[in-house]
Amino acid sequence: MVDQSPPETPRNKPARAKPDTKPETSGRARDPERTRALILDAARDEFSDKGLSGGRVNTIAEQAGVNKQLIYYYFKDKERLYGAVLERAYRDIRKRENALDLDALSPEDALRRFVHFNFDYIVENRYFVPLLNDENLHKARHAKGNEKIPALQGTMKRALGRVIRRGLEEGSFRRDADPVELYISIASLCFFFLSNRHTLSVIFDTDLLESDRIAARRAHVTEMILSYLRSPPESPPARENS
Amino acid sequence: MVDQSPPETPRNKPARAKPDTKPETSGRARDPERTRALILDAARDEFSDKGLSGGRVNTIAEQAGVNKQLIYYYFKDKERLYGAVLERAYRDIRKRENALDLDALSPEDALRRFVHFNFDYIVENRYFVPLLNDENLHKARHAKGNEKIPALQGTMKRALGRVIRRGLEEGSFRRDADPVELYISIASLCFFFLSNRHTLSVIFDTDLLESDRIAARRAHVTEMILSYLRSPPESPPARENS
Amino acid sequence: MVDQSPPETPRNKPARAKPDTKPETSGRARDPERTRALILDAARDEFSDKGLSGGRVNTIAEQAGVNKQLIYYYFKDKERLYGAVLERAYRDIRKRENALDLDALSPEDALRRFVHFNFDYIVENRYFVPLLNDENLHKARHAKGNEKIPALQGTMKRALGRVIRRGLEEGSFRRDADPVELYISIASLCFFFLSNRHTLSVIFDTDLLESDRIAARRAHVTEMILSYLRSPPESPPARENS
Amino acid sequence: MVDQSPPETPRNKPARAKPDTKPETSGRARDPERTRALILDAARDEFSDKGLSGGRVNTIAEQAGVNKQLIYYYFKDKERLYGAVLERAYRDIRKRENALDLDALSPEDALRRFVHFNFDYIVENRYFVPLLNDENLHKARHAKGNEKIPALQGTMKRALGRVIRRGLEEGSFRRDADPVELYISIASLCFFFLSNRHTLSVIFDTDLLESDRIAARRAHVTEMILSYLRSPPESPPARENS
DNA sequence: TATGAATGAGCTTTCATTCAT
DNA sequence: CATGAATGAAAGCTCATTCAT
Repeated sequence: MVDQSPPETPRNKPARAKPDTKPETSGRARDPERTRALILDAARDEFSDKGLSGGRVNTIAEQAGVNKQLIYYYFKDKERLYGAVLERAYRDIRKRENALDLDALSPEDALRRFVHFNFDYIVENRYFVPLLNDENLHKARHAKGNEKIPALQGTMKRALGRVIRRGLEEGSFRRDADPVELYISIASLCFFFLSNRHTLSVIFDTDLLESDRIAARRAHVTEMILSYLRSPPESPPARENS
Repeated sequence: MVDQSPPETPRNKPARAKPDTKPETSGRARDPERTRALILDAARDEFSDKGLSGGRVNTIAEQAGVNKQLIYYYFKDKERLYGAVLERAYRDIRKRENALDLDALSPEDALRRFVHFNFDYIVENRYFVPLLNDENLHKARHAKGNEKIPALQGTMKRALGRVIRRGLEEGSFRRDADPVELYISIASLCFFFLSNRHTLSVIFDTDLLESDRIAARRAHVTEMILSYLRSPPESPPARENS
Repeated sequence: MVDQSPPETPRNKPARAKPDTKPETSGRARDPERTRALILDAARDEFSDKGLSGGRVNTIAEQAGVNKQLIYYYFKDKERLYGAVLERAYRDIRKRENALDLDALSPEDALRRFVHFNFDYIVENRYFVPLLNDENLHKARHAKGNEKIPALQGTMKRALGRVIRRGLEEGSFRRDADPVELYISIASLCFFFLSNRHTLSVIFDTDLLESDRIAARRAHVTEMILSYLRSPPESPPARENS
Repeated sequence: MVDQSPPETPRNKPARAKPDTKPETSGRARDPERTRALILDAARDEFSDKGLSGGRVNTIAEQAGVNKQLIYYYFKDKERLYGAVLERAYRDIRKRENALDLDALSPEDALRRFVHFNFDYIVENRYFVPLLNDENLHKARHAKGNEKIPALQGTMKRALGRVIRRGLEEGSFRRDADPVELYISIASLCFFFLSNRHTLSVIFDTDLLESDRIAARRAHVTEMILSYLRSPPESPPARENS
């Protein structure tokens, strides 16, 4: 459906063959980079699934197939492991986002691509949204404590800013369009649906992950953003009382 | 700003004087209903703040000012306490929602009121969104295990359905408007902003809770929903490649 | 040999019958005071034997015959348990010391009794000296962090001070006698012998705990203190070069 | 103040330049003797500070600036490292002690020098006393398990013995003077003061390491030993009741 | 000789929950 | 209805030690 290739490692059991190193004398690992990645993969899945407090270091170790102590050797403690997972997640989505080349498209097409990218990314990388939600439960403590994460956001913000500006200059976007509000709305429309699908399914008694529904939602979200941008700014509205 | 009165009990330290019941020989509570409510209030705040696995029964007991064992007496275990909190939260929002009397308004005004209600409710009842997020982390296990929660949703769904239908009949809403998609989008736009404000603030380095910003967001969200509904349905769109 | 009765509880397996409470329905404890004391006894022995870092909470729980978690229930953590042990130890020795009634004796007899008391106390309460040594390894962190321990020392200091003053006034003690130096010397002579008996036994290849030796040491120590006090102050000594 | 030169290596960060051995291609050590000594120095400080169970192999490696595994390479395990530290400590003090040449002095001067030596040595080599205390906590297991340590003590014992004998023959020492008791008393008076200064400072609320106080203590200790030796033996003492 | 990676045992502490009154 | 005491399971983390190079 989309143009991005899968992120680092698939959600379950990394293949990551590391094809042609020495014959693996005994089945031992002895490949620090790989070990680190195995741990990060397992941790990402566990934290995404159970949250920081619900996630178990034990489970992560088992899932990663490494000795539990190695986790502490590499990441010092659970909290910092969580931070590392978060950092890598942000790094991955931003890296892909930065590859979108929005500047080559018309403002409207660029925005459509941007929305699609976000929608598809979180559908294909299920771990991402729960991770963010949980980080918010912790008031973004880990993101704030990490000096690299804020820096990762700049390129995306600037790229989106350029698209909006071009749309405004062209006159194809409503003149009160604001990049921050817009980004938040895009993220809301793309992320919430997935992260809250379980309670939504209680309300509507329907499976939101059925592929037709996903496609419908994708179209709806895109249309909502674009129809907003195409609409003229509100004339001073006949406010109802609330 | 809105027409709803404050929910059960304020977030911090319930006043809830219950002034003149029996003289209480020793200052002890001895008012089952009140004790139950104290526990529920404390539990709601704790779970909202820390999630189910991060929340501590101990803390809840302390916050509620009751003996820990009472919690088990009233609610059997932590899981069921969580379920009770959730049920009460749903009951409260739906009760207020049902009082909106959307049928008395024009479709557009009704929808505006509905959006405003959702936006304002979660801003004023901060515990609500984190609670839902956490419940989703647990795949809505408690909502699904509770027979009353699904039943609570009907009135809201029907009321919103009637509004949409009236808008369609009137021709003021686009003809592909779908109540389910629309509800999800409204919830997304209203809820996500608040629940993810901490990571968003890392991205945009700004305080999303400043009152001007909240007002701006409220207007933006409302306008996005309404401009969508006012727009003509997409003509088979000139799809860009993605 | 001495007039003091054994402290709180004997070193091994407390009898502490608590004779006539109800028939002990099931063998359960349900006697918080007793439980607390059992833990303190076990902790005192363990810490005395292994030090703070060598001592195991597990072992303490087993020795005390209580659930491990109870230790945390009563004392919050290992460090504070150690502090409580220390406080009780000081409280006990000072209480007995204060019962010596030194004011009723001649200065020399009073001092002899004081020396004997210290010597006998630490011989009979073996846990005491190792506990102090270990506390010193930790730079008296726990004693300094405890507001009651310093206050416990006053009576002893004043009592010893009065004895010395009387001896000086009478002229039976040398005129440069200083209570602080004297106390330190008494403690040194009484405590060191016991606490360092193992390395001393490597040096002298002899068992210092044999009862004749103990008696000899007791006499030697007493005589050293008293002969010092009886001697005239040093005339400006013909210093040798060091 | 005293005649002994500083021991092996100063307590903090060994300088020990070993200036001009081979050019060291990469700055690496590659000097087994030196590496061993670095480890021993670090271990001595660590064990002295934290005891055997409180001391961390990791810390020792870091402090010594060597890889942790090297410690195992050189010393096999923590226990044996501790033993090596102990042996070197004993070897050092005895070596210096043996250089005192007590036989050249009058008995009283010899004894004064012996006391001063002990006092000064432990003041200047702070690690010594805590090390001994901790070894005693372990019932001198390591000293007993080491065949060299007992042998190291002979010369000192004989030298002290000769001094006492000469004093007795001369009639300048009391006739019941016993070398073992005397040595223990000297060690007590010199060592205890330093090792227990932290709890003593809680009792007396004073800094025992202030240089005036140290000097005063040194004089007091010396005088106590000498006044004892000068005094006539106790006539069968009018025992008070204890 | 030297090193970074890896391990297993065990430690302190936390936590939901139950007992006994 | 209410409470303090007690418990078992398990969590995060530490530590001495060994592997593999």
